[in-house]
Amino acid sequence: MAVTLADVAVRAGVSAATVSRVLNGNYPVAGATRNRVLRAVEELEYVVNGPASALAAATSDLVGVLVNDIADPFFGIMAGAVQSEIGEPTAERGGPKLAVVCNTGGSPERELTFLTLLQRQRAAAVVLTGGALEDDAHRVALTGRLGRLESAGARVVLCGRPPLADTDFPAVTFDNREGARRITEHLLTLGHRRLGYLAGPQARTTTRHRLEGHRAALAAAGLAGDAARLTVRGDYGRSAGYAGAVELLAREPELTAIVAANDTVALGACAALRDRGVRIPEDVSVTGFDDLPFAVDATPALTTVRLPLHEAGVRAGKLALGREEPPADGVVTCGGELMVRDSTAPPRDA
Amino acid sequence: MAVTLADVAVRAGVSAATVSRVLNGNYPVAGATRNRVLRAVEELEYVVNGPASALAAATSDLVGVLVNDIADPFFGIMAGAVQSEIGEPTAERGGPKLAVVCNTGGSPERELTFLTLLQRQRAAAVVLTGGALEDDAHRVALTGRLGRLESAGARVVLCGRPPLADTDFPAVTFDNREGARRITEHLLTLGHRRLGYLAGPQARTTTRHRLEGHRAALAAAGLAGDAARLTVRGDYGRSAGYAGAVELLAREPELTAIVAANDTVALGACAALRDRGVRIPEDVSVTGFDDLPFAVDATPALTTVRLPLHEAGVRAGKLALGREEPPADGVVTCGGELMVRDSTAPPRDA
DNA sequence: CCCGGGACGGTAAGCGCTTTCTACTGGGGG
DNA sequence: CCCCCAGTAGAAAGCGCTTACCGTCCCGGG
Repeated sequence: MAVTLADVAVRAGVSAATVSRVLNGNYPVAGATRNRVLRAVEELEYVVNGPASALAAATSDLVGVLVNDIADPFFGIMAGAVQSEIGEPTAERGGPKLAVVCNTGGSPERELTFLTLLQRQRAAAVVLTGGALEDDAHRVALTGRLGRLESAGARVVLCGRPPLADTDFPAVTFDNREGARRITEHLLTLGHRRLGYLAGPQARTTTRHRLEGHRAALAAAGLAGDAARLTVRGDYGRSAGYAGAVELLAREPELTAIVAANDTVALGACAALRDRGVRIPEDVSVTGFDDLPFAVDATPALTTVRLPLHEAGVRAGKLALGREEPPADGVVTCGGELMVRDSTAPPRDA
Repeated sequence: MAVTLADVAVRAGVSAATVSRVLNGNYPVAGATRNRVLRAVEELEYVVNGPASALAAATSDLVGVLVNDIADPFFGIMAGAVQSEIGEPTAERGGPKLAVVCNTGGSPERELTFLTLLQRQRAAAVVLTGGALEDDAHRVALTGRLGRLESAGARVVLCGRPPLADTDFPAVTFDNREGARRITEHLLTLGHRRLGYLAGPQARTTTRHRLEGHRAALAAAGLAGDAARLTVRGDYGRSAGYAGAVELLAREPELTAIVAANDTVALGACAALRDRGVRIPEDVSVTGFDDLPFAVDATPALTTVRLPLHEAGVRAGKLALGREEPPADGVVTCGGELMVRDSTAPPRDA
């Protein structure tokens, strides 16, 4: 039925071993022989049987990429970057790798399930993107799974999340805390004193770090007191931002700024404010986080923190293939850049 | 080293065949035996060797998803939908499948390369998303590759693109022509008479169909004359929209509406207009296409055509796994829905 | 009471490739 | 002039799994 190595071998008048060696280029084969083989491959339109070679060589060219939601550009950009990096053939032992993207939807069980599935595929590497769940049971389970993956020969890389305790998997992380501190500081500098915070879901590292940065800035300005009252939680979606802004306004009508955990939440908040006739930034300033492509086109253009998502993905890809050595402590930290745009201004009473 | 089927068999005191049968559930195994096997699997933390079973069974649980750019929500949403569908285990012969997403970046060569890579993996199915290149040589090459994939046992499904000539691969397509016609008609109904068009890249079905729909509406209103002069081409990116709008304004300062090939281009156009002090929609109306999530939060909220991207992806996923029979002609057409928002209004002189 | 057949389980032959290990060749140094 | 090695090629043993193909065992009908 399908063309096999053996068919090519016959056609080229050599042994299967030779064909394999030509195709993998890891053993000397005389020029003439090589050409004969290549021609046979061409003529028969031979395509290697991946599973068979994966089995025989105990390696595959699949790299798993775990994301919360690939439809979200935050993850899309990182996944795309990882893919573009691993798609390039390496010098030694490396045709292009394929990216298997797994949408966990933020569910810890699905995360574990996907890791098992990837282990089953004998993935060459696994990149975990996005914030981690801060749950001890899950952390243990995850550590176990990742450990087994690693001992099965897969490289494990974290991207956009902090290093995993008690492990030394390389990580490319964002300095969420500092970014959040800076953007809140920006608001404080403008003169804001009553700022609400729209936090992400509970028990996520990203959520916590951003919140901590925000609080740190408030504390430095002697404003820690009201922080808890003016913090509303939700998921990272637009409607959570909408609802959160409404709630915040109810709790503190005199609010002059809303700091959102990410751009999407910020947009939801903006929509809520607009619907209530609150002007941005004249009445209330709003900030986002991430600087996804749409932030600049929002109503109004969002002041936010730009995260180098693409670069992080590329680095993660390199680490995943061992093209780059991780630093001694295993952590590559990417800073964010404050992007001041039109959604922030001094408060009216300033 | 790694735990194998044989290890499990020994542990459970049965033969390897029995373990395989328990795991695949496609052959009667007595309850007691089954439990013993399952326990052994558990205790040894056995994980099937995917490549090995793929080799032996001549099937894999990989599904390829080709996209132009996974960072673009247009593709991200479809890819996510495909993935969620194929991630569900099927009744017979079907553990969850994994999605291999391949970023072609719109390059025909990479499209072919990825298809070869997927064939090498013996992918169970391949979903091609996004508009197709209208180039005869490429069409032939593509048809060939897809034919080989299909005869290698992979299902091929088109998603968001029209059926491929001379083939009968099922396709889930968007009615781009009608959507474009409707949105232009909307503008005409508002009284616009001088409309510019920001087209997508040459030789793409999507570009052509949307342009045709636009022109059809113009023709129906007796406005076909100026169409060519008021059409500017670019890629589907934001900066193309920006540049295109500038160009359009230069060609026709009296323009009252700009119809963009998609939301991203529309946003670029909006930015250009804003930078020139042109008000939207008072001075110029702008329309998008696709209704990506950010369209509603744009400045101003974009009038556009909503495409059921998620639904299309799900359908494509079902077709890819044979969970759904394609209609007789092989084409599932998804209509768009006109979303009238704030970026369109009657022209000032109306 | 015997036999046919359904329900299980085992045996073993591959699936298509990689990779030792072995074999052959020709040439240069002893 | 012979031996040995560098340079190539082949033979064959798996890699870990699936799946015919066969036995067994036990049941119920004739």
